[in-house]
Amino acid sequence: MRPTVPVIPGNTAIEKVHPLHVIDELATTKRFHLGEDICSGGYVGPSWFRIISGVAKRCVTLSSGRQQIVDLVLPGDIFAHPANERGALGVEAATDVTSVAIYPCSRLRRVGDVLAASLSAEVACASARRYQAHIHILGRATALGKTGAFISALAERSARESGQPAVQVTLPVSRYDMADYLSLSVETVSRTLTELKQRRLIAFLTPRTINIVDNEALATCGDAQFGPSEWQGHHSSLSPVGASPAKTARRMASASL
Amino acid sequence: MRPTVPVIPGNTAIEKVHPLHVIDELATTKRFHLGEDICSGGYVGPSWFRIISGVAKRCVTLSSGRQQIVDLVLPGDIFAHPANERGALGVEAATDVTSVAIYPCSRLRRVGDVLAASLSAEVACASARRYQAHIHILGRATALGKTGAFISALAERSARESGQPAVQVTLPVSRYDMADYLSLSVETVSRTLTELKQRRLIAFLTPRTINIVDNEALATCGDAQFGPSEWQGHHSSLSPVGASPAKTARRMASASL
DNA sequence: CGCACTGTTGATCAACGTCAAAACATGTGG
DNA sequence: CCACATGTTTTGACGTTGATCAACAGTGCG
Repeated sequence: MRPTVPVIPGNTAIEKVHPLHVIDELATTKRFHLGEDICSGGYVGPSWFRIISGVAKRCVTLSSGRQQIVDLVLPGDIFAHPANERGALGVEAATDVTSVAIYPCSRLRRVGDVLAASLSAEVACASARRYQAHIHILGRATALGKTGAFISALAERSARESGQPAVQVTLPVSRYDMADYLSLSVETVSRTLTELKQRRLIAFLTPRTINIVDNEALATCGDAQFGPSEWQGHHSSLSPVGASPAKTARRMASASL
Repeated sequence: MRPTVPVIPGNTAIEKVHPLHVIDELATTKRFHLGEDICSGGYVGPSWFRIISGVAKRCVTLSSGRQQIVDLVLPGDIFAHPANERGALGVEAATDVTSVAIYPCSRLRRVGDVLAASLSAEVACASARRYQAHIHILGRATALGKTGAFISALAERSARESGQPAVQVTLPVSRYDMADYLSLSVETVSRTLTELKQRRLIAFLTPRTINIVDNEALATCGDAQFGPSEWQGHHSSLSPVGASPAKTARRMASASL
């Protein structure tokens, strides 16, 4: 069992303490290659997983054969997975080297009920936050909106980790996986990215590395930004007459579930 | 403060014990009308909410003015909401009489740390399950698929509550709200429902009440169900040659986060 | 009755999926 | 070095889906 990576000040990223650091002694670390199944190692009970490096995708395969990515798990993210439960999501590595810390829940009793329960809440809460962000992205009407919101969310995440506004962002997965995450076709993803480039909202350094040029526009593009001259809410618009048309209505919820 | 509704055997629905029943003494009950804001009563701290009857929608308003429903909260469902936090979702009643049990988190200390923590986990977990189901629906490619999956999820929920397969299902919200939940236009929702009717997957009793005719087809329609004669996974298809094309790949994950 | 809201249907057009092909990168073996 | 294979990303042409604009039917209410 490998000792935990110590927190080295000035270390590049992700080495802030994660929510599970108090039970790191219970964890084992494993490395996976692209496409490998992460959760099918013969674990006896449910476990928690934390991505150390690389990316994991949690997906279902529809009857059409199309893969739908329900959850994209980036370094620092944690998720829970049952052992052999029917209907569980498939989890596989989306990058060639994906290393994962595995916390078997069976060992969890050792740390006491209070800690175990609050860690459970922590894990569930983190998943809920990711899901909510995903819904926010999937709910956008246009491909431009989805892609822009996706990149903007990546930038926001990066900013939250580093503590300063992110300009350079690395797209963590291939266009194919972006398509499966955004529920678009690969071609549309590619076209939309070049469209965003031509609109000067982003700039490409490499196909996987971009600079955020206009984050504000990125988060709201593709949603008919002009001319809400007088839009009629059907009902339930108990807006006190002069309510501003929600100019600052973006930014996703964080602590509510 | 109204005493909790006792569990009457044979009562129509929703009266199975809910996860928060152990702290029902801490709760107060409120009633709301269609369009009313549920979470803006001057609560001092964060609270948990449980829908007793009616429907609540938790939404953001995009810059276009379009409302996006992030979470649809049905009777028995619980969710957490911060008091005055920036970026929290708006929560409003989607039916004319929506009664809600409100559990202020400030009173939560009384019941002990262990219980408080495990209830937190419970609340977060319930939210995560709803979100995951929503992503599963939003991720479908076509309007038919989204709508079918939505109705199928309603039926599955109803079946889980009553313990027997559901045939009659009540659409809990208007077409407008369905549209905002599914990220479609109202017209498309309406057209898609009549399409499902003509395909004999559902039958209408009233515009809001339907019979499920073919639940199997309902859950998978709109996803190019035929002719996956030989679909090429781009990579990461380390499928052991004869892997079946996921004929039984639907049904959503339950206990994993 | 008019009025407001819900639900449906039709016509039109843009957006996106599909099919196809090509450019680019990378690795392998001769 | 080239030839070849594989995978990623991009671009083009075309057909379908769904959003938009518009109109209308049904319902409940003052």
